Amino acid sequence: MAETGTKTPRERYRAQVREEIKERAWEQIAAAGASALSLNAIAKQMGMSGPALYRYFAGRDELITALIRDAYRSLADTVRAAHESGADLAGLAHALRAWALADPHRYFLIYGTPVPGYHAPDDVTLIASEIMATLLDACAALPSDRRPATPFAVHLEDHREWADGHPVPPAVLHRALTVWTRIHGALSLELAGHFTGMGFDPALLFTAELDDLTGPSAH
Amino acid sequence: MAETGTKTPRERYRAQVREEIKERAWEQIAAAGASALSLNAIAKQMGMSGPALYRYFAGRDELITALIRDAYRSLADTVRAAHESGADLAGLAHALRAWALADPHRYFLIYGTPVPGYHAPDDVTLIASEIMATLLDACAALPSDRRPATPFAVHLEDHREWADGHPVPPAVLHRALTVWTRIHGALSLELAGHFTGMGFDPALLFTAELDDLTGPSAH
DNA sequence: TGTACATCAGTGAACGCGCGTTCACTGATGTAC
DNA sequence: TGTACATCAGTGAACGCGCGTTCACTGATGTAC
Repeated sequence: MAETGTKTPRERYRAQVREEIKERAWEQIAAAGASALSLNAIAKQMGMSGPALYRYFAGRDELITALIRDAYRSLADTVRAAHESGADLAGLAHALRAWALADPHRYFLIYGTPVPGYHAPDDVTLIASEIMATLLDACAALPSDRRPATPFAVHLEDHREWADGHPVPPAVLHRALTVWTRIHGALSLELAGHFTGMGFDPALLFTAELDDLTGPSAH
Repeated sequence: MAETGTKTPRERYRAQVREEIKERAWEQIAAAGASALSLNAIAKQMGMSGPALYRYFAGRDELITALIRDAYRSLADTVRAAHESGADLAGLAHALRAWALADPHRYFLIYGTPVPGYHAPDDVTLIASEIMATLLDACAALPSDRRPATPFAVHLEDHREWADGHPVPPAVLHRALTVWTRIHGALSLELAGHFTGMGFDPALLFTAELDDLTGPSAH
């Protein structure tokens, strides 16, 4: 629940309807994919006429952007909450996986096939870097890596703009990127169904990937 | 080039037009995404009327399935060619990456957001397992891993249906799955643009992921 | 080589559909005095 | 508390559009004798 502030009844109502529109939108996405999202269909499902939605969203694009923003916000909050409750890097990863499994469409709206020509507004990319920041914190808290510096870590010494404000050694940067790509590799294949019929348990593969990075953990 | 066999001129013409339809389809997908694929638009671009395409494809769905099949076929051929020309596991991975970078839309049609309700026909999933088989071969050819068996490798001893006909030790199965997920993790984030603006070179991250698995290589 | 017939690529009209979006409007809710 | 006015949620008609798909057809290409 976000802070409601001091709202007039009308403002409260508006916010409520906006939320319901987004809920219906998610239902549609779950049923037929994001590309099938239709304002008219949402309106019909809510018992309203199509044009009524234009009171709440400037158009289809703004609705989709709002959904993407919400998805990012939800993921950032999830990861942050795990971090603040004392979870380690593996804990964050498992929280992320749980979040994705709970609603794969939300995951794919962020990390799935990009829409040609779509560019996320600044506030959305800001949330994305907030997630990365939490990840960096968790990596920095890990016992430090004793292996020799990788060539990629050396490369990162000079290419660390994305970690501005995080004075961590390059090995930590490397680890953060690595955990990031491994999480998405295992997760996106699992969620897209590329493991179905193969027989093994995707959760164990996921855990194995993390163990390889951080040493076996309690998960 | 696939074998043409003995074709009448009419058969040759048909095959040719089918190919052109698929080419235009890829162009459309590149321009506006797979969901925007329209038979009418393709026909118009080819200077034909819409219904004419029904001589070549039963409908939109069959066209998309043909595109997916072609994409899988192309990837399987690429990976197999690399393998047969003596490339090691890292070589396969780099071949796969090059294939994906050459045409990201083709990559995402296979590994991107799944279409709700769509189920690939058997011959397509067969090509997918062909790719996995090549990967297993390459993993088996690697110097064997001296580290203790992972819990996941133990799990794979009893869950190896997907590797039927490949009598390799569980550690190799584990390695094959690992390289598979790591490739897709680094690649899908790169192709979807999640690294843009971060400053580092995605190629080096990709290589680093492979080195971690196979030991530094010549790439 | 020529004729009769079969095959089949492509056309154009038509079907019903749902889309995003605009516009002028009605009627309910809230505000100011 | 009551009245006059402003705000604004939602309607219904209309716009132009493109979609997938069907159908009966024309006319060119290929085949059999």
